[in-house]
Amino acid sequence: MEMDIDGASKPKDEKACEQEKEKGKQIVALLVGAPASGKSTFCENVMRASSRPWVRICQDTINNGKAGSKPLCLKSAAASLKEGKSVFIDRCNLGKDQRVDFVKLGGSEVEVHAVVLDLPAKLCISRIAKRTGHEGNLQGGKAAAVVNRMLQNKELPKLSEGFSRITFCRNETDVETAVNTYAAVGPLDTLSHGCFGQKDPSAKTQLGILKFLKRPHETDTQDSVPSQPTEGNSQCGKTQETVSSSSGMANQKIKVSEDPVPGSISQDDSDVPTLAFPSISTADFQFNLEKASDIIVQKVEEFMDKLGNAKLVLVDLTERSKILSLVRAKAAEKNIDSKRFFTFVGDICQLYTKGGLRCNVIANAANWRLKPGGGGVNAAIFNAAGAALEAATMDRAKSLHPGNALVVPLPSTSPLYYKEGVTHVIHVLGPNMNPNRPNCLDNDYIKGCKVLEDAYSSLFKGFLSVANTQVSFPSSGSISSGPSKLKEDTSGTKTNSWAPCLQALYNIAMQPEKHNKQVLEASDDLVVINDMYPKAKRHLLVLARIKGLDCLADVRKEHLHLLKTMHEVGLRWTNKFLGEDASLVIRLGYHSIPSMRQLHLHVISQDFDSKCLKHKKHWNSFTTAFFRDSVDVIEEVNNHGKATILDDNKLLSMELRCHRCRSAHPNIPRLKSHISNCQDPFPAELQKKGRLVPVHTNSDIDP
DNA sequence: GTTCTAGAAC
DNA sequence: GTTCTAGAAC
Repeated sequence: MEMDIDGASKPKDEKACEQEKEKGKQIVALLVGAPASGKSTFCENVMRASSRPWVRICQDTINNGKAGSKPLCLKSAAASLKEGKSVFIDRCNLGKDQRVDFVKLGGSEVEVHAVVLDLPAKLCISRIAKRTGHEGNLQGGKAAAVVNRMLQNKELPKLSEGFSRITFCRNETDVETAVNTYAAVGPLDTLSHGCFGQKDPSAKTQLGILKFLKRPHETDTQDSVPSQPTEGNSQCGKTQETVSSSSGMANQKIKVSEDPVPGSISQDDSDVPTLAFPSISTADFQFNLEKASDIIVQKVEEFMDKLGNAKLVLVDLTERSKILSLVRAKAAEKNIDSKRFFTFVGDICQLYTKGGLRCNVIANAANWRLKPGGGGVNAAIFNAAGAALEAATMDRAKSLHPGNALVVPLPSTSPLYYKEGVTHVIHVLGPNMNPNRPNCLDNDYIKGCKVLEDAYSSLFKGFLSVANTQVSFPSSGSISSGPSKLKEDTSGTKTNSWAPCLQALYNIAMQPEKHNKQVLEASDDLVVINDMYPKAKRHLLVLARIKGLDCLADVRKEHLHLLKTMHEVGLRWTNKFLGEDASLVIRLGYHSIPSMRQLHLHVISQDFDSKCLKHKKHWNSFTTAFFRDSVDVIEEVNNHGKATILDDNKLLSMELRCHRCRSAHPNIPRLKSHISNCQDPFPAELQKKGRLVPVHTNSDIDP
């Protein structure tokens, strides 16, 4: 019976008719409203009357009639889109963060709408009371609390989130109108874009954005116009097209459709390290634009393969920026990956709030004194960041030489940090060609180009060191003349950086005789103890006894023998455990970034049956690549003199997946209930090289 | 590393 | 209302 639906959606897929394709975009419509605001009824009424294939994805029932999770809804929505259907997302969606992932389902073939059921709270509450029936008053009272609370924190959707159409309903008449509007949208129709039914005081903002979408020419004062797609952020496809085709940059005709395919939900890339930088030296320092653009593109290209998934964004204030168009053209010529390097029009101090572009690092075209003022980007950044930046900068350096960069971590008290998400500012000083400014190079472009190249090198190096903060950069050395201390030195002692309570292991390793109760075994090289908060039935720690060997990052080739000894001792205990309980499976390894001082090997059974395992971080620290298997560590140290350390933040906040069958679970309790039953074999990767003990037989691995 | 707790999510 | 998470404090 699904054949019928497939048949109905076929014409849309035919590339033959461009026009039809344009018109027949699929729709993802997010309902936005409190419980009992009428979201489900809305969907049902539309679906009853519509000739378009709609699917209602309802979080309350998606899980076989029971409540499900947001990821489940996303998955289901993506699947329905793939089948050519349009979807209603029937969940509260009251916060921007609740909506953002759904907005990402949009693309060249799919537009995303919001339908806001902003009905009086009273009405919702009385409906809930009726719905639950019994003890109207009590239920109503509880419902009131819930609904009020939810509504208190609501954030009405904005076009800037990426919606192409938003319909606001403030009463039941509005709802009826909206139902009729949506019901009338046939498979090949499209609804006009913009905000509808908005009568709020905030209407101005909405209209402002709408205007901006329609006529970019007249809105040059707008803070941000994306000049390139920034996939995954709030700029929807339509915005890109409109802007590019009507602003004299039609040749850009951006590939908006880059990944519209809803088949796989693209990972949230809001935490991809991104550096926004202004063009250095081309404003007040009057550096030649042609030459400067060559250097920018050349340096970007040079750093491209070191970037990983990190991104570089050249920012300027206006759409008419000469340097932006020069760089864009040259970057395109060189086929530089436009996902990882692009240009952006906007205020570098408001990239997130005004432009929807998340940049954790921004560069400042600084002056040599590293002081605020002077106008331009420098003044703007110091101004936006507040006194915190000036203080943090002065802590690190008092001045900067041309060609150098200085990385300054931004205190979290800085508005730039908490509003814009900027964690680091990198001051850069470029060459000066302006006779009215200090150190003028007097048109010496041989020297000038060299200095500008150095400036960008320093900048990008600084950014890389931030992007890889967790990975050791043993010789990150001097990226600047300033004493930028990004990393603690890995060799020395860093007693200060470990809070007293995180030194427990160190204390035991140094003086095991003082901790008789805890110590299971001790030798000159190591101490074995039970983990104080075991995360599984069996969980012990083998501590190294070398002072200053705090963590995996400190391990070098000279520790190879020790690592092997620790492993052997771990295996001996493993065998003891296996003798006591043959059903156990044990894994030995290190945390990439441990919380507690003193190198320690975890010997942990894979049941993870423990009430101490409470947090996502716990789970992921033992089941993702954050956990470095002892066998691998030994091999890496043997071959390369050090162990691979994987950046923690991402890994530790990954979704919760069963370590056996890899299924995903919405929260710890559900995960735990799953793993208590899951009998799937461990992933083949884990069964190699003796990462798991006992080693499984082939019959366990093969299907 | 844990505990505590505010607030997000439903 | 409860459940759960995540950040701050320790």
